[in-house]
Amino acid sequence: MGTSRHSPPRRRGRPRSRPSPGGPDDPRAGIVAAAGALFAAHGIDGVTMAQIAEASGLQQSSIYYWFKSKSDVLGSILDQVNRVPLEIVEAARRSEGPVPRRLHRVVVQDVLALSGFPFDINEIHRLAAREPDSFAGYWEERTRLDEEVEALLEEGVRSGELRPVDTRLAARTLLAADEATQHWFRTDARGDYTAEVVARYVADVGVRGLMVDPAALDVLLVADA
Amino acid sequence: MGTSRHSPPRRRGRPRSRPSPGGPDDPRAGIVAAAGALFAAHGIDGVTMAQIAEASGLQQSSIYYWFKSKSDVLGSILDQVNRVPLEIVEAARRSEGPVPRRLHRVVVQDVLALSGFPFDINEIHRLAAREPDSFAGYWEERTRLDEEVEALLEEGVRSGELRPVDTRLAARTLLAADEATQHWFRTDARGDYTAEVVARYVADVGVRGLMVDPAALDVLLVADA
DNA sequence: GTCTATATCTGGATAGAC
DNA sequence: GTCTATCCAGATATAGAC
Repeated sequence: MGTSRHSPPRRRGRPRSRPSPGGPDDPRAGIVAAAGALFAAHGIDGVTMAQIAEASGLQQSSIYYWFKSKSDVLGSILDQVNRVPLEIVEAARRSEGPVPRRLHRVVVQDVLALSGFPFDINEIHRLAAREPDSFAGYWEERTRLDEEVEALLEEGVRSGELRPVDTRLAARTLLAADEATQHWFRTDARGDYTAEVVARYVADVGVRGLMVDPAALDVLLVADA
Repeated sequence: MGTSRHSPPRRRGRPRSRPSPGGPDDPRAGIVAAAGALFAAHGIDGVTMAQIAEASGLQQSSIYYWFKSKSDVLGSILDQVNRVPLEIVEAARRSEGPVPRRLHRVVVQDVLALSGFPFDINEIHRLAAREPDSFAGYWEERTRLDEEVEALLEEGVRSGELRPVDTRLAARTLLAADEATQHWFRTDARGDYTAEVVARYVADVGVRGLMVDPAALDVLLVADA
């Protein structure tokens, strides 16, 4: 459509008052990155569109050229939130080996993934609970995550490796523990422990608590150390 | 000071437009109760002073006669948040018997207490993190809670009942699990499980994961069933 | 003590120039 | 495409009458 007849391509629109902070990026990506970092530091509604704009090298209203609302900015960050843990669990379900070892790996990786997100997943839950309509898709994926973990637990119970617990309750509690861990790790412990140490500890205790023969865990994990 | 020369005592100030919802209460207590219920349902900054006033049978601005700000209302709710769990742990520290049993009781009671609060404790943490100065006292008490649990764990490690874990990490993770549990229980499971079932499950798994001989837990708990 | 009325402030979102 | 200017809504908090 006649937009690139010349080279170098003519830049459209009024020039920015400040240059973009990380060189000539895609503005959408820059905004998302800036918003993610700010949400992480101050919580989602502790951050204003003006602050996001400031951090992206734009004026407040210019954000609205790329995103139609603040929720829309959040939405494009949100996509990864369930997808990453889902991939972790699905990989564990497809793989072979003793259930406790696979479960241990799920917990470790989940805690690490959540801790690496630029925001606290509890913030997402708060917001999603407040606007259930905008986040319907989010909750569906989240339910699938619960179910996948539950299925893995059922496998372990059937094989006799795990105690005969209520698998639905166990799945929710396990995921809740992961989320709680990333929360306190994020807020007040970065200096004292590494994410790896914390993740491994949570996995150890959580999986042991479910095993018929907890002492066997150490043997199962020798390869992972 | 000459305020009660007559009987019945003359009511001061302009009459309310609506009667107070629960009979002639102390307005301060009524406001706190109403605010607690609303915070529980919609989150702390999902609630406006106008809503609190409405639920207390007052006009929005009348709240300011009793409290100097919204944070002040919250503050008077907050007092119990750490105190209740602290009393639970301290009672367990003073009591006799095997550490796993005492620890189990702490977890059960803590989950039940948190679930019974009229608001999600994570909301408090968010707010307290945002205004560290106003909540300095809150964080101090919270640290003491961590330390008390840690001391109980140390006792168990020394006696050989618990595995030689990092007690500080274990204390934080255990409390985090309690908080995570009340969170999901509050948000999406009230119909499926009772608080007692959930609390007991979390205690079972959490304590087992720490014990040297997890199979012994059932025997230790026969009296509590 | 509680009311009505209003000041003030903040933040999301839109209009139109460049 | 990005800017400046502005609107608008919602919320905290205050002033002064009753």
